[in-house]
Amino acid sequence: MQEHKKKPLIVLTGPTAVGKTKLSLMLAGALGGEIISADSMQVYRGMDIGTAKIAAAEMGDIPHHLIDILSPREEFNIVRFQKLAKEAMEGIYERGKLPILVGGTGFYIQSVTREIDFSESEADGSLREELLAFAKEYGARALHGRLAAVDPGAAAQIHENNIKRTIRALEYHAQTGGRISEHNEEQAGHTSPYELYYFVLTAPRDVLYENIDRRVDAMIAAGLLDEVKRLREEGMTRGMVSMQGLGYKELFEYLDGETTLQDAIGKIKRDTRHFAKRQLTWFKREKQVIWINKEEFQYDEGRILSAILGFLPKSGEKRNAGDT
RNA sequence: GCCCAGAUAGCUCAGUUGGUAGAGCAGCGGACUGAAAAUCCGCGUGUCACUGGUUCGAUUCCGGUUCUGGGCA
Repeated sequence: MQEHKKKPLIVLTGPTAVGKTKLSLMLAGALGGEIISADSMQVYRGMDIGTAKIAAAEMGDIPHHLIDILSPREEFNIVRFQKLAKEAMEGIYERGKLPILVGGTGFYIQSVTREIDFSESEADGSLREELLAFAKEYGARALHGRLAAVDPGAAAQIHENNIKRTIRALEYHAQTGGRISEHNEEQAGHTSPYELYYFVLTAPRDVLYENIDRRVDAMIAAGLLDEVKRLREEGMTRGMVSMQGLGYKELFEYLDGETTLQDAIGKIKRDTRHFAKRQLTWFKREKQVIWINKEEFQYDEGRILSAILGFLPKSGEKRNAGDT
């Protein structure tokens, strides 16, 4: 059966500050795996404190992929991620190792686990700018009206205030002549080409929020402000994708004199809480995930690791066809 | 001690010419298929400080009490 051809892929994700990094090291160590970061911000060099990036020294002998691969000037996106992640996985399989996808960007994870097809066309910056300018001049509703004319399905699904998604749908139509709503419907049917073990690490909301507050304070104490100052002096600007990261955009506001430092720190905490909530919403919707609530294991990393290993087939043992 | 102002949602406040109340933020829920740490949508959860009085009816008007600001001693 086709089942036997599926290659194993482990995903370890969860909301920010839940403790993915630490557990990923233990898991990779136990399985002889290699880690692929599924994180939209840790790809950037020089953004270490604010992204809670693992230090090279902490990696030990576990290979990590897709960390520190880009300048913050560059634009990272899901298509680049998918391509690089697939390449990394091929290398890992060739080495006879197990790939472990670790990170909090649910959309990126989905691009791999469901093999979403993004290959139609190239992104076109000038068209996006043009459409954005149109929205600014005539309003979001007018832009949305243009979408309704070419792709009523997409227009019905995308709220008129959501300019980014309206622009993407228009861009898709302009470049392919097709409708993104139809394309999405097609992609939605995809199932995982991998023998997938998708773990979502979580904890009660109040614990998560306390972790976030503590971690933001720790980041500030560790010199996050200096990190952002340095990036700013090196020419990074607020418009860059990288500088829209949590902790960066808020401190830019402070450095530009728009808020006090105290307010900026408060905003980082708040925005990070909101982010954690959005992540949880995403994972709740994903099928086939295995939730690991740390509270049920008394926050004992060893017990959590054992539980995760318990979901995996013992090495050498074949999985039963039809298990999925 | 006296005078003035205030006390309404977790917070900051608005409001009710007397018919038990609403904004922002927080919080909660959701969407998401080339910006995703982005972007967007939805939801009000309340002894209207306490206590008497007037009234068909008081969070609203009147008296008292308590507390919190500010001022004068």
